Amino acid sequence: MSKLLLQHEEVIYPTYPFHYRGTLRKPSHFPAPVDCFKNNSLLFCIRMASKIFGVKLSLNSGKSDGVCVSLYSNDNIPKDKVTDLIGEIRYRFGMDLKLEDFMNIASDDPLLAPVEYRWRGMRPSCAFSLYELLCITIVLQNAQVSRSVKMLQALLRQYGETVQFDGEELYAFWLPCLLAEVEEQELRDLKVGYRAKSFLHVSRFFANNPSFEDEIRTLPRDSAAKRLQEIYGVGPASTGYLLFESLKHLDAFNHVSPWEQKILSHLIFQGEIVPMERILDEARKRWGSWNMLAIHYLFEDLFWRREHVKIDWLEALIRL
DNA sequence: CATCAGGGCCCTG
DNA sequence: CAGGGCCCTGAT
Repeated sequence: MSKLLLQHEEVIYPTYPFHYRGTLRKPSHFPAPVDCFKNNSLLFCIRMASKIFGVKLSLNSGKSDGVCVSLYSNDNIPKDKVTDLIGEIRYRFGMDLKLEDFMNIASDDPLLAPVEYRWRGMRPSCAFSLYELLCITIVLQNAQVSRSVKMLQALLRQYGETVQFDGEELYAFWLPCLLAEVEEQELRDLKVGYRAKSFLHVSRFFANNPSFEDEIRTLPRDSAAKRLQEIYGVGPASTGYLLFESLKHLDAFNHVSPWEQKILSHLIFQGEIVPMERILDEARKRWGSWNMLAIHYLFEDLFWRREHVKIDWLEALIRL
């Protein structure tokens, strides 16, 4: 366990409009001790060149709507590293996306308009690296939320590193090269089941291709999807999450899992269970190249409401 | 107690 | 390209 100290603080400005809370906190995501949202601030770790940095994002207390970034480390952070970290944060939280056209098409849609209005400026965001999010999608596979949470906790306890900063204790993810070397049975002992093989493949791949994330960020959607699916253990469902949340492809709505199918059937078609293809067609027709962003707005709005009022039909559809 | 599907993916035929 | 097998859990 290492304690990190505040080394740098500055205010940064996303493109306008920016929905602070909608971007930093996603009610539809499952809880894990790798990030923490409290007092309107988000804490998480970024690993760069095998060093761990603590990051705190908070609402700028001044009048402008900037985001205050606090960087924590165990020693002084050189200027160029600060620049890299700020750039990485801007990327992970979609701070340079331009959403005017989405606002325009949403205003003509009776279902989306009120939702877009409530969350105007919300971005797809992911506090984690591509590899880290990929590990999360692997624990999501073929498991209910409670089991996914247990698998990730077990992995973090075994391979993660605990750090302390700003009065909180969090895990930083393990590096790919660490997991790449372990025995399959050691992973299976953590009750991840057949996913052990996927973790090994994915970890070896990232350990051997350290610049993979930088490269894939520059690729168009379909090439990126193809590269991702070439990795063992990565299929259409995981690819969908990665394309949108990590790589910010706002038109990445190409796959609907069974539980999403039920929820979207209810939202868009008033309840009858509608085949996946029809949901995809409808989304393309209504929202065009903004389809995944539109779906994201609908989901986050729904899960946000769920935290405040009981939504009977939703409770019946999802299991925790 | 047994059985089964679950917030997929791989592999086989 | 359809469908069985894979791991573990909680629900029934």
